[in-house]
Amino acid sequence: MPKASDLVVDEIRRRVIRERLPVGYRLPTELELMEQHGLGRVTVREALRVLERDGLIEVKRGPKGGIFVTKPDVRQLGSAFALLFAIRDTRLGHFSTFRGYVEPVVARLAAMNATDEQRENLVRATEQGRAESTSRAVDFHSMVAEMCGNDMFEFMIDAINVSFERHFRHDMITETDREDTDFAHRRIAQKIAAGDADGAERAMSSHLLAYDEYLKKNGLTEEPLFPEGV
Amino acid sequence: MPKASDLVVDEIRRRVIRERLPVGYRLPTELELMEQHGLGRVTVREALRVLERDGLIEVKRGPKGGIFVTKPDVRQLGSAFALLFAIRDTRLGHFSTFRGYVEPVVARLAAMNATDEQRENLVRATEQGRAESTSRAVDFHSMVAEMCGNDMFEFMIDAINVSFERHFRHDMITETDREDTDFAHRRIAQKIAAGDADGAERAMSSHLLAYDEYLKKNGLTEEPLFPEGV
DNA sequence: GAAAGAGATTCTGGTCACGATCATGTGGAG
DNA sequence: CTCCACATGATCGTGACCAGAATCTCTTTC
Repeated sequence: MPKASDLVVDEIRRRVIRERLPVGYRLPTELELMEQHGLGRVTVREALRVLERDGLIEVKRGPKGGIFVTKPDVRQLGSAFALLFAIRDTRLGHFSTFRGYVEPVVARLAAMNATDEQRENLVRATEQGRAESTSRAVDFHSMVAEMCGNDMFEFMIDAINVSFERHFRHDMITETDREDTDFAHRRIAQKIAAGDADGAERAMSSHLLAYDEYLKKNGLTEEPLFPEGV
Repeated sequence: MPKASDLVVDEIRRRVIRERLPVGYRLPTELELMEQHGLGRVTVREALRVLERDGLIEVKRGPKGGIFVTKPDVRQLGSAFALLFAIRDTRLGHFSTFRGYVEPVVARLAAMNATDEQRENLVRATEQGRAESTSRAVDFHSMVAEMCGNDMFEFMIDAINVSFERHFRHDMITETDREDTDFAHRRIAQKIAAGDADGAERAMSSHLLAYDEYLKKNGLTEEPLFPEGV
């Protein structure tokens, strides 16, 4: 027997998706939902918390407040991954291996499918070089993923980047490393911009191989991604 | 200002992960959690619903009931993906392209890394042939993913298979298709069992290419994965 | 006249007390 | 020994209530 709150969750989620409710759309208030479903406030609120966690709604207080539709982004996916990684004690090595196989393909697809505007943006972003911090490095990979024109690759890369961001604090990053990274990113960006699929794939591959080497050299391969939990 | 229930969610999740609480471990009851956190029942229950949705706990009623730790499996990941697919109207073509690039790598890794026992199991499973229904076909890919020895690939493949299962109803599957699939699976299994990495990769690749062709031939490439929502 | 401040309003955030319901354990009656 | 009734312990769900945040309006004050 499914719980009453689960039914409410399903009902609202289906409504948002089927009716293609736009971001910012105001759903009925708690009170109205209670009346519509003939349920108590607690039940409705449990459902709201779950939907909130799904990133499907946002709840604001005050007059003109209420329950609003939001666009679920990749963060939920990222935390679902992070939870599994934490439970399974997934190692950093698994992470770099995965990227080493997948991201070159993404670069290839990006070189093949990106729009002209995207290519320009990518080149421009990498040329700002100096300003590139860790988060901007992650942005680079996200940009490439977005350019590949395949939702699944895009979600995938973004999601693991979210996990990665939490793990990856400014630990032992030298100035040289940063410069190397910037240089590699620029090179990949140029290949993609030029539509050179093979070149982009190779460039991305060697970039990630370098990261893999770095992990091995510092004995970080067996480091758990989330030793202390999410 | 984070909500009180969110704090409870974090606190319990951290506890489960940090203390490596085993599956089946009984957490404090609602009442005890209320007292421990100095919060009301509604707040605690909101937190429980969210944790339940995460697949981290299970709540049972009755004496000997209570709140129990469970092992989060890949289903949450699957539904997070499904939600994004539904919102973005992701097409079936994206799905098959993704698999076409990723799964051959997984087959390669499986051929390289699987244990002897896993190889035997895989061969045995494929040889039961006839009995293989749709769900067993999915199982095949999951088995291979598990054998590749990389958590990320494993989670990934399993998660998209969960999404796939919902979409893929016994629509237009002929007997011949099934036989072809069984044959391809057997061939892949043998290559993996033999440790032939190149062969396994090629076999998986052509297997998925066949699926891609099938989609194109039937004009299903642009079919949304979840037209009606999750 | 305009800006600042003091309510009034309308929502959600959260507490408390109570009953309903479900699953397990227990004690008899046959 | 089996089966049925009953108590028990936990979650499920309701209803009324107050607190707090955000917006609007109206008044005061300079």
